[in-house]
Amino acid sequence: MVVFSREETEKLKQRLKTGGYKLTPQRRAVLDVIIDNEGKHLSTEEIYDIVKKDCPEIGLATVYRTLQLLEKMGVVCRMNFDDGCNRYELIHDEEDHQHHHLVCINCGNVEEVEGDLLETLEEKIEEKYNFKITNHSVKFFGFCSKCNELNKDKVDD
Amino acid sequence: MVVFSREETEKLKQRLKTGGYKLTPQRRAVLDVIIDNEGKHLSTEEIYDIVKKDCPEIGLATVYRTLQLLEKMGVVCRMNFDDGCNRYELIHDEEDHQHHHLVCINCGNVEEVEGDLLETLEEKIEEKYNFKITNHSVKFFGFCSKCNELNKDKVDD
DNA sequence: CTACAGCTGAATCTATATATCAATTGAAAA
DNA sequence: TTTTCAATTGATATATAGATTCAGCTGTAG
Repeated sequence: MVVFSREETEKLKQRLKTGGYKLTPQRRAVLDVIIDNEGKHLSTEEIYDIVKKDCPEIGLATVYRTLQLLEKMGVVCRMNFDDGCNRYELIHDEEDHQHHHLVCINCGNVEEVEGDLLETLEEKIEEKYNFKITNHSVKFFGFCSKCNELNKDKVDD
Repeated sequence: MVVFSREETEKLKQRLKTGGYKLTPQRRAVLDVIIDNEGKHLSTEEIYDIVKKDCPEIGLATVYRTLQLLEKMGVVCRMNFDDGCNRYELIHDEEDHQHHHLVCINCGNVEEVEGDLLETLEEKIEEKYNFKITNHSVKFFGFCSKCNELNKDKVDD
């Protein structure tokens, strides 16, 4: 199925080596699942269920440990959509800052918003509060386009 | 100690009545703790520990239930600073939108940023993605002014 | 090929939060 | 004031995400 994960795997291998870590089949398999499912913001358990197809002997604890490691290595990014579990997303080297997320409070779907657009606000805050910003988390809650339509039919005002 | 919680309590009483809920001593005590500790973003367990002083017989489950209810009534706002528990904050009627938070990744301190400043961005997003925004969560992670100073001394570049 | 630090899976443990249920209570109505 | 009853309570059990432990296994440097 996925063929182009080769490149990502090489990158991970290099990063692991630097930290004195090993590239095991389990870690490779978890990374493959994340690459295969870009944009889906999978949770640890969801990744576990998928990775078991290719790697049936893998343990849940290993998936938890691998995801923590991948986060530390800067390969993935952990996100919290307030649904009680951690979710993960591939980090692309070219993106300087994180993108934002639109979380639908009706169907739970999560959409990504390109761009950052917070530079000006961040500059102001850094100056005013003497706070050195290293990252941010910006989520907008509301109704996605699909639920928006359905809602319109019902409310009809 | 706190004298001016009277007003908040009256407000809560009215809201509870509307929903068919009762104003119990336990609920009153939990609200008092939140009012007494404005700006501290207490967690459920922290609130439980404090409220037990005034109300030793209260159960933890009641505190959880009360906080959920207060949230539903629009009296408090639940926040997630990614430290594994829910934290709560009083909502002031006059504020239209939520303020932002500066979360220090070194000492864990949470500071509030006044103002919203996201209106323009939100307008753009609503139009472009056909997404009806009802709320947002904006957190900036980094080093607070205190840790910034300490850091400067150490790194010194 | 060898040695060994790092890794794994299974089981266990922890922490946060929710559900259950019999007994109690706030407050509306009589 | 007393009655009435749905809402509430505390104790306990349960659910769930995730961390920890440990004996045996395995990548990988040399």
